[in-house]
Order: sequence, then C-alpha cells, then structure tokens
Amino acid sequence: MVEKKISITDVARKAGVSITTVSRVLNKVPTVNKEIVQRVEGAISDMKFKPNPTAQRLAKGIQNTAVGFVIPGYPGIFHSFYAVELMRGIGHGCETLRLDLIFHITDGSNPLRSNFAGGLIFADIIENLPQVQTAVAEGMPCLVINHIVKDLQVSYIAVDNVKGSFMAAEYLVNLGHKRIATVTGNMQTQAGIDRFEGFQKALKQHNIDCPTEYVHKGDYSRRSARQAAERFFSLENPPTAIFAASDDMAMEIVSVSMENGIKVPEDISIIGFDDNPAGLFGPVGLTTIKQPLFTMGEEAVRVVYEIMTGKQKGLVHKVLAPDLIVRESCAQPSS
Amino acid sequence: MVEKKISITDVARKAGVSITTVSRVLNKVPTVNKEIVQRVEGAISDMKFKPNPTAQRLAKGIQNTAVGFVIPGYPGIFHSFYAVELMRGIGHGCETLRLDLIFHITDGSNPLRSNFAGGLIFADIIENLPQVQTAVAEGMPCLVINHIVKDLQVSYIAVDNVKGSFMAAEYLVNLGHKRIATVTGNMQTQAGIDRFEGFQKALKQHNIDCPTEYVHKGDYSRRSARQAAERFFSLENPPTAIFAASDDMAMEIVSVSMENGIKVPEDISIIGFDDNPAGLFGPVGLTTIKQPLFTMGEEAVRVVYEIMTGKQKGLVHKVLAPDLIVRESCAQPSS
DNA sequence: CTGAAAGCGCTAACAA
DNA sequence: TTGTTAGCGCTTTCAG
Repeated sequence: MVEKKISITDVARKAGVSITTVSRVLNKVPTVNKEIVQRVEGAISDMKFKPNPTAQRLAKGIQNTAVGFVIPGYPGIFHSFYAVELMRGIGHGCETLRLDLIFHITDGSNPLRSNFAGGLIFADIIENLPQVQTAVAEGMPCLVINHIVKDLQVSYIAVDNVKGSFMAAEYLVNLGHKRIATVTGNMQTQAGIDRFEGFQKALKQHNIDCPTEYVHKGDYSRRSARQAAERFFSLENPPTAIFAASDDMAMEIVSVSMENGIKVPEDISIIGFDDNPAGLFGPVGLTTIKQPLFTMGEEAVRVVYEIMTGKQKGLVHKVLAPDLIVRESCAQPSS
Repeated sequence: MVEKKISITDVARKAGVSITTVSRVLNKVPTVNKEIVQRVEGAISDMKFKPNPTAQRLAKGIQNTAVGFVIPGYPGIFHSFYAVELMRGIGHGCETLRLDLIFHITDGSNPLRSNFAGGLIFADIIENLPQVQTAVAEGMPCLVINHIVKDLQVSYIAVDNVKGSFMAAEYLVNLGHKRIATVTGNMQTQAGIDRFEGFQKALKQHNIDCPTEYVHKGDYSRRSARQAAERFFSLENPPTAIFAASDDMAMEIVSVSMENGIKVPEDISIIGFDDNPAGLFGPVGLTTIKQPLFTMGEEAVRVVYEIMTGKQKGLVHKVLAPDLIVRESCAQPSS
C-alpha cells in the first residue's frame, strides 16, 4: 500500500502509449487496438495502478454522486427495525442510482461537514433542527424522513402516523372494545406525538373515554412497555385492549400478559405499529400497522437525487399511507 | 438549488480580485486585507458559492478520506443490536479521524464499486468472500470484522467467540448444571460456529454429555429461539440450563419459559451472548457474555486508517476478549 | 498583501 | 485507431 502514487502518466510511459490511450482502456472505449489494450492492462496491473477517482470526477465534471444519510446520535429513533428497514431502502435506492451513501452519525451539535455529499437525507429530526437549517441555508439539497416539517422550507417524505394510529384504535373500537389503553412512543418524536394524536382522535370520534391512567408515555423501548403493561394490569379496571406505538413494545406487552396468565387475545387485545417481522413469530401473531419503511427510504433517495440534479425544483412533500395488518393478537372483548 | 454551478472565478470577478485571493479567504489565510476579506465573503454568500470539494481535493493532493463499510445484504448479521453497536463504533471512529463513512449494503454479487473509499471494512463475511478477495487483490486496504480469516491475506479484528461461549458454558457447569442445552446462532456465520464450538469444548472438558436433542441450530432470530425452547421443554428429560448464542434468543427463551410457567432462574437457567441492553429490562436481568462491539468498530476504523496511510504495513490480527456479565437469569439447578 | 501562472490526475474534443 | 491539447475548479509557488 501507499506506493508513491503512480499515475496515468507512469502507466502510459511504461506501456509506451499516450495517457489518452490509457484513459481509453480505463474507460473501456471499444476503439482501441486489442493488443494495446492488453499491453496497457498489463502495465496497469503490474504497477498496481488505481485511477484517482477525484481527478476522474473533476475531469468528468461530475458534481456529486453521494448522498449523506444523517441520523441523530442514538436516541429512540435508532430502534432496530425502523432504522434497519429505512437503511435497506436507502441502500437499495443508492445502489440503483449508483450513488454512494455517506453515513453521518451525529449528536446534532457538529456543523455536519459533508465532504462530498451532494444531498442530505435526515432520518427524522429530533435535536438536530439547526443542522437541517444550516444545510438548507447553504443550498444543500435536503430531505427529511418521517417528520412533517412545518417551520422550514424543506422537502420531506413521511408516513401518516396520525392515520395509522387512528386505524389501529378504530379497529379496536369496531371490535367492541371500550376500555382501550395506549403506550406512546417517545414524545420527543413527531411519530410519537402523531401516533398518540391519532389514537385520541379515534376514541373521541367514537365517543370513547380515555382516562389518564390508560395512557402511558413510553419511549419505544421494551422496558417502557413492560412498565406500562404492569401498570395497566394492576389497575382496578384494566383495559381490554392496548395500542402500542411500536411492535417492539406490543410484543413486550404480550410477554408480560402471558407471564401473568393473561391470555392474548382472549383476555386482552394488543395492537402494535411497524409491522416488524418479529411480530409474526411470537406466541401469537401480532396485529399491527404497517408503514412502508423500505419504500420511504428508496423514495427519499430518488427525491434527493432529483433535487440534486435539478430535475425537481420545488419542495417535495409526500405522506405515505400505512396499512392495517390483521393477525391474531386482537379479538372482541370477552367481558 | 441547482444554480448553474458558479465557480471561484465568478466570485473573483464579482469581488474584483483574483481567484487566488478568493482561494485565500476560502482557506482562511490570515495575510489578506480585512476589507478584501469582507468583500469576497460578501460575494461568496451573495452568489451562494460553494467550493467544489472534488477540485479542492485534487489540488490539495488528498487521496482518500473515506472508508467504506460493507455489510451483506440482509442475513442474520444485521440483527439489530450487533450491527447498531458496530456502526456506532465505526461512526465514532470516523468522526474522530475526520473520515467519511461510506455505506455499502450489498448482496455480495456486485463487484463493489467503491467510488472514493480509501479503505474497506467488512462487517463479517458470509457470502461475499469474493468481494473481499477482489478488494484485497486490487490493493485496497481492507479489514474484516468478527471473522477470523484464514485463507486470505487480510487484516481482521474479532471477538473470541469460542472463549466467550466457553465461559458461558463453564459458568453453567460451575453452577452445578449437568443438563445443558444450546440454541446456536446462524451456522453460516463464523460466530455461530465458534460459539457452538466453545460451548462443546467446555462441556467436554468437564465431562458433561451433550446429546443431540440438547442442540438446536438457530439463526439468531427470536423465532428460532422459540422453536428451540418449545422443543427443549417438551423433552422427556428437559435441560436445566440453556445457552443461547444471542441475547435476543435468550430473551425469547425467557419469554417462552414464563409463558409455560417455568420460572427463571429457579427452574431453568438461561445465559445469552451480546450484552444487549434490552436484556436488563426483561422479567429477569439476563446473564450474558459481553462483546466489545463498539470498541471493535472504533478499532476497525483506526486500523484501516493506518493501513490507508501506510503507517501500518503488515496485516493486523486482533482478537478481543469477551466478558461474563452475571445478572439474574442463572442459578444452581434445583433438581 | 496580492496576482500570474503552473499544475493536481484525468477526460474529451479535435486532429492526425 | 491513436495522440495533442485543452481544460475541470481549485491550491500553491513565486514574483511583484
């Protein structure tokens, strides 16, 4: 490694041709004499020559072929399934568009030196609004995922969390439940807030009361779900159904239920949010709300790319619809 | 966005100075007249000029300041905690070294076009050995994480999985267990194989028999753990202790146990592998083997960087030691 | 303190 | 089919 950077000129000299020719074989221009191609390729591998991508880009006039993916340090947003699915989508999108994906794990304080990213995708914004602002102000193509941004001129693509949780709660209501509790997600998160809002909206619309002891502020963690479940079950008048703002939490509640001999869904209905495949394999299949995470990631790349390349001039605002996935963890109330 | 790429020349013209001077203020060279600095800076922000990083790099002769992180498409390796911790470490390492982190999610078939990565970190190798080979052959600085590579001249940094599972099994043995079962990880994975090996080694060394019905080949998923647990519990002579090759699986086994009224650790001891913080919050704190994932990621970046910069000439082989974390999920056998 | 000019390593017309 | 000659946008001597 670290050979005294041999360049195209060296190769040309060694092969006894011009650098142009070397460049041609590098770029697989077909009009080069077979024999010369071989000679050049020989020289290239002999000298272990690797073209300098920086120079190539400059010469080709390529502006930027990388998008940055910015994720906040390590709050709840990075809870496994959500982030992983998103990343898969983004990764796939980049692969398709032949874009490099640059990863920025940040605590929100640094100014986010984006070395050669031509666009930025923010995985939600929690504490890093300033970063988004700066980037936007600098004219950097930006897109925020899963956060409907109102006070900033920036594109976003999000899932309709209000609608999703509304669907979840309404499903419970339609099943006949009257005593419905919820564990919320992290209320620092817009998703957390919105999912709670949709939940409330559904209950209100169906004239169902939601006392405060039926609401537990969680943070997407199994730990908080466990606390919630324990509290709910110890209530004088426990709920017959629980909406958890994430599948992870829902699964934990299923666990707590079974540990306490409470049958799912006979004694209690539980519905989650995410469509985490793990929900398929618990003791009961988890009924849940599916959000198109992969698609969202893929779309995000596409949109940013269009902004980068100027095909898209204005702001893009997309809100994707979630789906209700019915499995076995919900039933009509027995009582 | 997408203004017709204004360049340093435009700024120079507008500010009525030479491009050299503009370059100077860009690079904060102190010997520039205050007044001129202001004028230039004015022009810069007026025109929303952003220097082309590609050109800067070329001119400065900077080779590569990015490392690529390659992760296989989507096998078990990407099970949440493992990958997330690793990535945190790598992200942190890059931040420290002011390196960009380029993300490659690959299915192992593509030739891995590494646009401007100066080094590559492979998150294990499962189906992408050819990619590693190619990269190594091309003289690209490479490092493989968590896979002790024998048949290839490549650096690696790994955790001693054999030792870890040996510790786990021995701990169980020392507690007095004789009937010890295990759910393995994905046996396509070296970690899966090694953890099984360590387990067997410990039992053998202590002259404890391990019948085949005590071994369930899992894949790190909760699903497979559930299957395993159900099978173990239905055995005529069920085990008194179980070693799971991941905390996720261990936690699922705890769940299955409790669902069946089997008390942990009174009736059954369960030990995991990972030190996933989620293990802290279940019904019982999970005893487990901690692997220094974050450290490993950080180290990986450091090592690759040293190879990239030529400070490190030879191959680097590091094997990190795991730790036993004792919590509450294991006890002496009651029977 | 400022500007002219020579590259960085490579690509892309344009000739030959 | 191959080579000559300009640049790409910026940094960096080296004069002035």
